[in-house]
Amino acid sequence: MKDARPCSIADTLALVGEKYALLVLREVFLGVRRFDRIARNTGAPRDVLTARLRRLVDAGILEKVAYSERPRRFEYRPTDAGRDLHPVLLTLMAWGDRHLTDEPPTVIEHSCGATLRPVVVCGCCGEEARGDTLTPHVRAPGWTTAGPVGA
Amino acid sequence: MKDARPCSIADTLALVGEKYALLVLREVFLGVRRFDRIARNTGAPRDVLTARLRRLVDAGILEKVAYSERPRRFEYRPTDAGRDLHPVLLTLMAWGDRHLTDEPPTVIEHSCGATLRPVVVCGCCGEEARGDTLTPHVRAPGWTTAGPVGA
DNA sequence: TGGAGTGAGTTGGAAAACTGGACCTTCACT
DNA sequence: AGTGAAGGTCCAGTTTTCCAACTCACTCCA
Repeated sequence: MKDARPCSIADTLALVGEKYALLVLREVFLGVRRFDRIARNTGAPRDVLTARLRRLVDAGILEKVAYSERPRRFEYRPTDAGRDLHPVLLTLMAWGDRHLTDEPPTVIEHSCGATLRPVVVCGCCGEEARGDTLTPHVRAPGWTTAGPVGA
Repeated sequence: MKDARPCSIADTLALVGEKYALLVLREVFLGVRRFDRIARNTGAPRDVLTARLRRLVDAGILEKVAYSERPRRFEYRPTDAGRDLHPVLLTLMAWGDRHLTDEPPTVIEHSCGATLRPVVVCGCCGEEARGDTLTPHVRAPGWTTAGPVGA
């Protein structure tokens, strides 16, 4: 991946794009924070889960907190940075609910009383951010929207 | 993954969670739609790219369109379902921009004139969908928020 | 004291996915 | 005839992932 376009999407996926990583976060957001439960609910092999948890902790997305000293037991909680990933899960879930199933396995209730239908809007004007209202500007040196300069 | 929680996030990731899949979509949204350019800009090995494109086409996320008959050449365009994945990329980018870098490699201008700051809101009331305003309800038979029943 | 159970991993080997490069085909240009 | 581009395919080698089994430390119960 060395010659690829510099990009925050790629950088983010380098942390949470590995298999099971986002499912681990889903469980944590659902309140499931212990190793065994996360392993069962995601289906992740235990060694993979160990690696993912370590990576997410190193990245500052989760924190490992002892909830018992004797025996020593830990739980994994989202940090502020981890909580900021919630929108990613909401948009992924919304896409699957719309395009992959008729019966959403999980629905989310918003505090307004309605079932959540997540919409991405412009933080400035509040209008929905649809593709045809967006214009990307590539700032990375040596790159344009189309690709590397002089290629 | 057979015993895992049924979940639209997992189902969506089964389609777009493999390495490079979302980067391919990023390029397509940037207007880069030909095999060679996508390969260069994402850094994906060509045979991996072949596999990802086929999968995305099969899933109805991209469509393969001939733009030249002689020689036969193709480009990949997002379908309506593909365009619905744009919010996923926007939220991933927003997280990386906030937590991983000071200088976003790409900024997006919204039609309102401002630089886009993507926010996920409730489609009903328009309020920001923060974790503490959300209550999940698991509908999948045999499952609760905490895990499978009787486990 | 003895045995079962739980939580959080580690270990080892087979299977799958990824990597980088070479190769192929069809056409256009010179 | 030679070169180059587009769009792939093929292959050998490496890295990841998968899965079951195993460990270790401790708790609970009789």
